Amino acid sequence: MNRIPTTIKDPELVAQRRSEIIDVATRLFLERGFHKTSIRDIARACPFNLASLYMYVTSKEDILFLVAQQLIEEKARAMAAVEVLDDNPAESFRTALKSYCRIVHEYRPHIRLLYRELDVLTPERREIVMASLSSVTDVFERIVRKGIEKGVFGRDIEPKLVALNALFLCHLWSLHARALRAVTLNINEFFDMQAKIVLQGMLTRELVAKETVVAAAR
Amino acid sequence: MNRIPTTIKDPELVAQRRSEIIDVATRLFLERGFHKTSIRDIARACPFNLASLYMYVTSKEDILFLVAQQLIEEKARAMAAVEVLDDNPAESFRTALKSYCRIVHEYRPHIRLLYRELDVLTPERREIVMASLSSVTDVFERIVRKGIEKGVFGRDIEPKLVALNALFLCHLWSLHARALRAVTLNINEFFDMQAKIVLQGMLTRELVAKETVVAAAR
Amino acid sequence: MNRIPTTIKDPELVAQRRSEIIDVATRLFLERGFHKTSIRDIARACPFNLASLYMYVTSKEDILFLVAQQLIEEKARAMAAVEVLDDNPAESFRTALKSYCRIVHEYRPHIRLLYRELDVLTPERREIVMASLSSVTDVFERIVRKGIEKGVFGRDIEPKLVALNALFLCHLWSLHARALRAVTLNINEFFDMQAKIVLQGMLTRELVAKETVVAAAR
Amino acid sequence: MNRIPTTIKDPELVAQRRSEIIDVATRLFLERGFHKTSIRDIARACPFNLASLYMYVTSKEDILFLVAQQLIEEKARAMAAVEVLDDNPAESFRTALKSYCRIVHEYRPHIRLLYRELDVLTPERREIVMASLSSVTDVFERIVRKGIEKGVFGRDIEPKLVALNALFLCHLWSLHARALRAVTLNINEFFDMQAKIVLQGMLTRELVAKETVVAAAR
DNA sequence: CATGAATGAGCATTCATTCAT
DNA sequence: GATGAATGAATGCTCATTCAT
Repeated sequence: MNRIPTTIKDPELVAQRRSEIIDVATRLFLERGFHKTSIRDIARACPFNLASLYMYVTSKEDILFLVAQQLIEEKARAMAAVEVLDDNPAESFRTALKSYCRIVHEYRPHIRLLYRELDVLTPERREIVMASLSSVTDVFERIVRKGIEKGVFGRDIEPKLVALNALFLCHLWSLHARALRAVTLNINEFFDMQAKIVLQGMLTRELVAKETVVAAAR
Repeated sequence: MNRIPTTIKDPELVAQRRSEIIDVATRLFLERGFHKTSIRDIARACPFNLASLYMYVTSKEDILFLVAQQLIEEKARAMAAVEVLDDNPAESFRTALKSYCRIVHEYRPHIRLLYRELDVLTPERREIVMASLSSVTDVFERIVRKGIEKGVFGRDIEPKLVALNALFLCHLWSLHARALRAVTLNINEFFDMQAKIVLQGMLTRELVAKETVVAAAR
Repeated sequence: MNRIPTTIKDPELVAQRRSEIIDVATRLFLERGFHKTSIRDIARACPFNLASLYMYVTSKEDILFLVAQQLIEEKARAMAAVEVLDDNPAESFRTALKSYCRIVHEYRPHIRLLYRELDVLTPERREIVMASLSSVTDVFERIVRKGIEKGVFGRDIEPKLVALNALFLCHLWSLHARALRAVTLNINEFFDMQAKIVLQGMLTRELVAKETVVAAAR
Repeated sequence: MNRIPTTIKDPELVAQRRSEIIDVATRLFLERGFHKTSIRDIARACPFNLASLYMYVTSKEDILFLVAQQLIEEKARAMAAVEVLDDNPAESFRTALKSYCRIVHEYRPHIRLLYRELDVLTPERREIVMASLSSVTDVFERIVRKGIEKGVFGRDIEPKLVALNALFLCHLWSLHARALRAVTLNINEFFDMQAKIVLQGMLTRELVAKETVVAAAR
């Protein structure tokens, strides 16, 4: 189910209350995880009571889905705002990667949460969440295809895999934060290194040399 | 705590019982997840009873840690068996990556389980599990350092980051199985593509061209 | 309490709304039983809202009583319409029995409902419902008394008990529908058999023989 | 399900605990009805706690079924002890009826309870309870058939219906106790009247006269 | 060393009813 | 007179853990 049913008539009130629920639940889920957070805990932290909470939500799972939906929407909005230069695939890829790195950085804890609690969702909802990743990988994939067409990226590159790699290497920042702290200090450094590695992995061999110049110029 | 306390004197008995617990718990955790598996479920599938189980373990969390430990040890053993040719960094990296890909493939569900339930563990134990990853990344890191020394890999490559990337891109096979099914058919194909991309991302620019020959020969 | 209090001034409105409540509640109570029907369920099926419902009724029990009252009234009305020939007690009894059998048949589910949920009502209201049965037993009782007077029914017959028996044997059709399905096919057959047995049980011995003729003529 | 599963190994303990549960539950169900009695109420009145209660029972419905089962068994035992003289159908019928009247008298409240709460049981269990009635009606039915064979009861009598009538007229004592109090003082009087009416309703017309003598002799 | 039985604390969810507008 | 929103109090049930034997 994409839409959560409610008996409340005022849509604005629904939106507001659900937003409060999402805020509280996100915080608590992040602190203690989904299973160790009881509905009572959530209600206690809300400005209304447990029975009222159930007027805006039909189950605990609904709340997790609400949290997931918000993350999805915000990520999609952020990603949609990314402008991609059509004529320069390598540069476009860098831009997209940087943007997604920043989004991941901003939503680090939420992403960890979803990785962890995804299986709580019903299969349909799990599917919705997973499918939302394609809003990101699609961006990467399109750029890679264009790059291959233009002869910038190697013909033997599989666009879907590269897109997933890019996505996943960004998630690294969320999932292995501690391990990365031993390596790089901040996202910018992280991004620079990943961008270099990922891009060089894709460029046609002839272009690798030229790219040196571009990189040096930056 | 690394060691789980017990009042049982005979260490062999402890080892044997715990091994049974691990087997049963691993199976059930994989089937239903940690939270949906009750201690009763585990005891029911053991050749001894619930109260006895508590003689070898002090809490449900202990069991998860036991399961994690076994996975860690098995992965470490498998990784330790990988022979790495010291004189050819690129080839060594390929070998190590392939090995780890295979290990990940073999333990796909276990890795998913750990990613998901890691936060159930106490911080110290979580740390132990995370630290165990270095038994893998260390292998990669050493190869990369050697490669940089020998001038095969770029000087601006951060060995720790590349090692983590390698590790993580292998985990991709475990965590995003469904998404990958749309791209590659089996681990071998997956490995080949990842190896190519990761390696090219690291090689010094001069070597990229030469590598073409090597790759073509394969 | 016989009268249910309300703050609404307009008596016609009260009557109309309550009639709607009764219709809806009767349907739902019959479908799911009293306890499995929530006040929300009832309100949802009414053309007005939950809070409004409480303007015409003060509790869920009120609703059950309203439903009971309507059933009582309808049964009383139906029973009142039965014309009883004063000069032939046996025939009068048959007629009354047949009429009540038909009423029971018509209100089968309602009667089951009341038998089941009677204890939900307050003692006073329970009493009112039970007392309403006398509107039926009184009819039978009067006929029996007249029959005894006329020497048609045995002097040792207790009119009140026979009346209750008659009533209850009709209820059999409502309460043990399944068991009866193994015996008789429809109410008419059911009625014929019960009438014969009940009547013969009452007639003076001398009349039993004569009755044979009457029965044969039918 | 006829047998209620339990994790307790000692069958005697199970029997004892369940017996305690049945006693408590019967009392509470009779006082307040099934729905107004909470599992907590039952546990509170037991010498063990709520969680322990669930070791002997898997649901609240189980408890009602346990109560029903006990009633069934006790009624069956009591009915089985009734000796029926094969050679005298009328007298046999009287004996059986008297016995059942006494059983009904003893279990008056339980019978009311079952009439009321039968629908709480699963269809299978409801069926078991209803089927148990045949242990009683079968006794009556057999006697009636024998009586018809012997020419004591009328050929046009339907044995199954008469058996149900007999059963149900006994239940009258349980279900309409209050109404009956206005008529007869005790069960013995009640039984005498019912026996007379029911029997005369069945006898062949020729026998009705003779029966007068028999009755007078008593 | 093993185990059968017990339990305190907790959980998600529901519902009859009320009140401010 | 109507209604949308709110809520206190319960309810059936589960589970990790302990202890007497």
